[in-house]
Formats: sequence, structure tokens, C-alpha cells
Amino acid sequence: MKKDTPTEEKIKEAAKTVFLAKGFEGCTSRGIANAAGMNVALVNYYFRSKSQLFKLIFQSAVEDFMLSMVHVFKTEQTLEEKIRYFIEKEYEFLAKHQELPNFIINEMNREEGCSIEHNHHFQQVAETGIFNDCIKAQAAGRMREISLLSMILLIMSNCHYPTMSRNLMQSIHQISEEEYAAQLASHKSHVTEMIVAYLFPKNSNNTL
Amino acid sequence: MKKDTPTEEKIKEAAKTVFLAKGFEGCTSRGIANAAGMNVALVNYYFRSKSQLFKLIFQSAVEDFMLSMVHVFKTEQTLEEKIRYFIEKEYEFLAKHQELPNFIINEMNREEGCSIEHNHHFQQVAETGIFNDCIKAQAAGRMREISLLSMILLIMSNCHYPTMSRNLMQSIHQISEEEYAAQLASHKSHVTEMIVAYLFPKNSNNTL
DNA sequence: TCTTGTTTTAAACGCTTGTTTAAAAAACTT
DNA sequence: AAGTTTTTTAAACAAGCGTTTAAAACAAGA
Repeated sequence: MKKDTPTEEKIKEAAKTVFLAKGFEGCTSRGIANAAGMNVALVNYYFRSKSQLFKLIFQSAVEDFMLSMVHVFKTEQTLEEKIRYFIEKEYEFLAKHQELPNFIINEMNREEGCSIEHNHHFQQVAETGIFNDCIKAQAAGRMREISLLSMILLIMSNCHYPTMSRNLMQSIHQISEEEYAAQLASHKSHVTEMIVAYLFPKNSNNTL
Repeated sequence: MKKDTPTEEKIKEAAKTVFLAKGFEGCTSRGIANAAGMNVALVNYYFRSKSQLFKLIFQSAVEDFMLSMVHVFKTEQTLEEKIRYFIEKEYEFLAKHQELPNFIINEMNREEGCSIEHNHHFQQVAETGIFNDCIKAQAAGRMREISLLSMILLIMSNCHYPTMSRNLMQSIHQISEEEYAAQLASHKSHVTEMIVAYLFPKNSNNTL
């Protein structure tokens, strides 16, 4: 793999920041170049076009996202522990990359965005064996009968949405950045307990 | 209130469709005019500017959103019933207005979007007495101790995110529009049972 | 030092953007 | 029917867009 030039690297970094903050349509080539302290023409010199550069950034963003997931699922833990740990790590990750979920979802909703293939990402996650674990646990009656999609939705919803709706919630509840961060911390434990309790009902009188 | 001219109405309708689908930066004045079958200049003749028109559409979108909420909470039901009913209605509403949550959250994340006042919407919801009901139920030990924000987040997350991430999820799981709709239906009942079980623990050996 | 190839620059390209203009068309008023 | 106001139109505006160009600055090897 050829090493990137410093210029190339600077533009990529700036592009990541700008794209994540404003989205593809919300920013300009010149804006990215300025953020990188570089000439506009260099963007096209190194990356051929704005969309080409965007694709690059987007792919790596999705990659980041998936890798943090894969990393957790590869650990040696019980299924319940993995889910607890995953939510923990996800909140940690999202605190550092607040714009990421919105960025990805928005791009997927753009006309050109739907064309990108994501199945191999799913494959990567599947290879951790997490889904097999679930199916086994369900067969053994240790876990509630629920589709994989539903399980993913449950976890993702409760991890991503609180970060995505940050500005909306702050505006509605009139609370500061710091207060919201504090609320998120306590929300995280609610989410964890709620999901775990639902997925792994401990009382035998509960219907599975 | 003066009645809108047919032209004005057509532009508003088209603008709503286009803005919701592509967002403020993702569309053009000419695009809106075309969708309405009108001349470009008419957009500015009736609404002064693209941003003015957008503000109008945005406000009414938020209004729609809040009204569907208020309507449910005004019914004569127990707190648990209200929450069940709310989730039901929310999924129903979102099926018809898929782009709405993303639209609102995106606008709130735009620079100019944060300026808009939303507290009076919160006020509207508060006036239904739903929050007082919660506080009372918590004091009486009928409901888990949890902040209002956390409760709202729990419900919103599990209602909105599955719709917002539709394209992402379809792409990852390689399923069709119809399959996803079916999955959503069953997900809804998981969500309802999970949230209700968490907010209103029935077994005395659970810690509140 | 001259040559070669690479990197960076300022300027320009054609096109689209939001918005305005001034004339034409339509709708009212008297 | 004539005059007035409102609505609609095509055309134009300057500004900004993504992208290209051609020349300048730089780097490295001979």
C-alpha cells in the first residue's frame, strides 16, 4: 500500500470533518480545501472529484462503525455479557463520533447512496458468530424468540437515536451540552437493563 | 385567516414533498417549482425566499408530529394504556410519514436550524398532563424511577429509529420494502412489550 | 546546472443556484 | 368596456458551484 502524501492526508482529514458535519450536499469543494488549508484544485488532483472523495470517506466511516462492532463480538463472553459490553462500547464510541449515525443514514437515503453494497459488512459481523450464538440461545430457551433484525434494531435504536436526536432533545428540554451528556450516561444503563431483561427473561413465569 | 390561492397551495404541497425527500440543501427552487408545475419566480412571489418557504414547511411538519402525540395523550386511559396506544399510533403515523423523523433531526443539526424555538411544543405535550401522570405513578411506586427525558428517549428511539434506518437495514439484510414493513409490524410489539415491562415492573422482586 | 517529473497555484471554464425584473396575461372594479 | 390591480411569465442577474487548465514552484537525478 502506497503511503499518502501529507497533502492528501490533510485533505482527507478535512473532508471527513466537513462531510460528517454538513453532509455531501451541505458542503463545497472549496470548503473542504479551505478546512485543509489547501488549494481547491488539489481536491480534484488527488481524488478526481468531490463525489469520489465522499465515497472514500463514507466507506471508511462505515468501516469504522463495523469494526467497533466486530471487535466487541469477538471477545470471549456469554451472549448477555457481549450485549451489555456492546452497548457500553457503542455509547463510548458514539460520544467520540456523534455525527456518524446521522451521516450514514442520510447517505443511505440519498439517491446515489443506495447503490453502495453493504452486505459484506454484515458478513463481517456474522463471522464473529454472534448470530449463531443467538440462534443457539433461542433454541435452548435461554433467549427470547426474536428475529435477528429485530434484535439489531432494538440495540441500534437505543444506542443511536439518543445521539442523533441530541440537538432536538436539547432544544425541547432546554438543557445544556453537559446536562445532556449526563442524561445519556444514565440512559445507557436504563437501555442496557431494559434490553437484557427483555432478551433474557429470568423468571420462568414469563412467556417466551 | 386568508385562504391560500390554489397556486400558493400547490407550491406548498410540492415543497413539502421535495423538502422531506431531499432536505433543504438537497433540492432547488426550480425543483420545487417544477414539482408544483409552476414558474420559479412564483416561489419567491408567494414565499419571498427558499428558506422562508422551508421554515413554513418545517414548522408545520413539527406541528403534525406534535399533534399526533398530543392527541393520544389526551385520551382517557391509564398511563400504561396511553403508552401502548402511543407506540401503536406512532408506528401508524410513521408508516405514512417515513421521512419525517430524519427531516426534523437533520434540520435541527443544520447551523440555521438550531435557532428555532421548540419549547412551546413541549409545553403542548406537557399540557396533556402526561408528565404529571408519570411523576404521580413514580411516586406511587407503580412506575420505575426514570427521568422524563429518558422515558421520551426510550419511546422515541424505538419508534423512530426503525423507520429512519429503513434503507440502511434493507441494504444490510437484503430484504424488500414489503418484508421490512412486515418486520416492522412484529418489531412494534416487541418494542411495546419491552418498554411497558421495563417502565411498569409487575413482579415485586424486581428492583425499582 | 540542466532536465525531468511531480506538486501547487491562480485563473478560468461552463453550469446551476437563489433571486429580481419588467413585460405579458388574467382577474377585478367601476 | 376601460382602467386598475393581481398573478404569471421568460429572461436576466450576480454569485457560487464542481471541475479543468496552463503556467509556476518544487524536488530529484544526471
